[in-house]
Amino acid sequence: MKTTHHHKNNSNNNITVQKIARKNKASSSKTTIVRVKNKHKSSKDSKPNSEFQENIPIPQINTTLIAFLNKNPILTKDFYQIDALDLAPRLLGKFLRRDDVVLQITEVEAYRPNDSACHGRFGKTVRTAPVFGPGGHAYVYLCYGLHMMLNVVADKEEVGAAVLIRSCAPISGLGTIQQRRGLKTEKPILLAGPGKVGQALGLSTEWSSHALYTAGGLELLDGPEPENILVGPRVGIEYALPEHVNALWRFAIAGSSWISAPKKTLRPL
DNA sequence: GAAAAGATTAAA
DNA sequence: TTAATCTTTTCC
Repeated sequence: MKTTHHHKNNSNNNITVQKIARKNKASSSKTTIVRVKNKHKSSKDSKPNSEFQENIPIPQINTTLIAFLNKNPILTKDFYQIDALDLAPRLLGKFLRRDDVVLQITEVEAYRPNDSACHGRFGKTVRTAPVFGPGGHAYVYLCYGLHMMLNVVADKEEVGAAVLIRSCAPISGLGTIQQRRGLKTEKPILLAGPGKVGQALGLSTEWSSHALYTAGGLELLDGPEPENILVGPRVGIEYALPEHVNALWRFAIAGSSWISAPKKTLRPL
């Protein structure tokens, strides 16, 4: 999204910090590593989607992210009072926090009024009432009888719009995340997928309508804007009208490994 | 009141 | 590729 300029003598402009947490194996010293990749691809970089070149251990979490979190910049209600299609990409890079768990949003989908794939398409019901409320609240629903899907309600009162959180990257609370997921891994299988995000945050439908702009419980905090964004059609809505099936309303952070399947339908914005 | 389908996941 | 699992919505 943002154009990056080259600044010589500043090595920070040549790297992109991708990932933070490392499993602390119950050892006393908390070790975090940051995976760094070179933005300037050399001719030796054969693979288009080449993974990270090296793992560099550092004593602290990414300073950029720490700065955001230390400011406690909880997003205000007015941030959400816009079209879900505008809100969706703006949620990329933001942080979800509950208890000691902090997740960075890496993949989202927009659902809107007059959208044959939106849960609001049948009008306001007990389940979907939060979708028609003012932006900034959570909409959590049970999918396939198993999975808790977290949405961020968008737009103004009476507008049925929301943004599905499809994937996140773990920022802190890895132990809690792994415990809730029942998986001891830090690979994308941990958090790439909407049901996994809901599980990692310990959500249930009781969280539906929860205000994300108030302190406590589940919060949404400001975060760094991604440099590049991928777009594609939304997942799992084959029942919808063709114009909605084909709409490019899925967004993800380019270069992130925390993206759910299918990835091949995503392309640069 | 019954039946079908769903913004999915993990295991085979 | 398929079972798991249950609420919501639709149809009779």
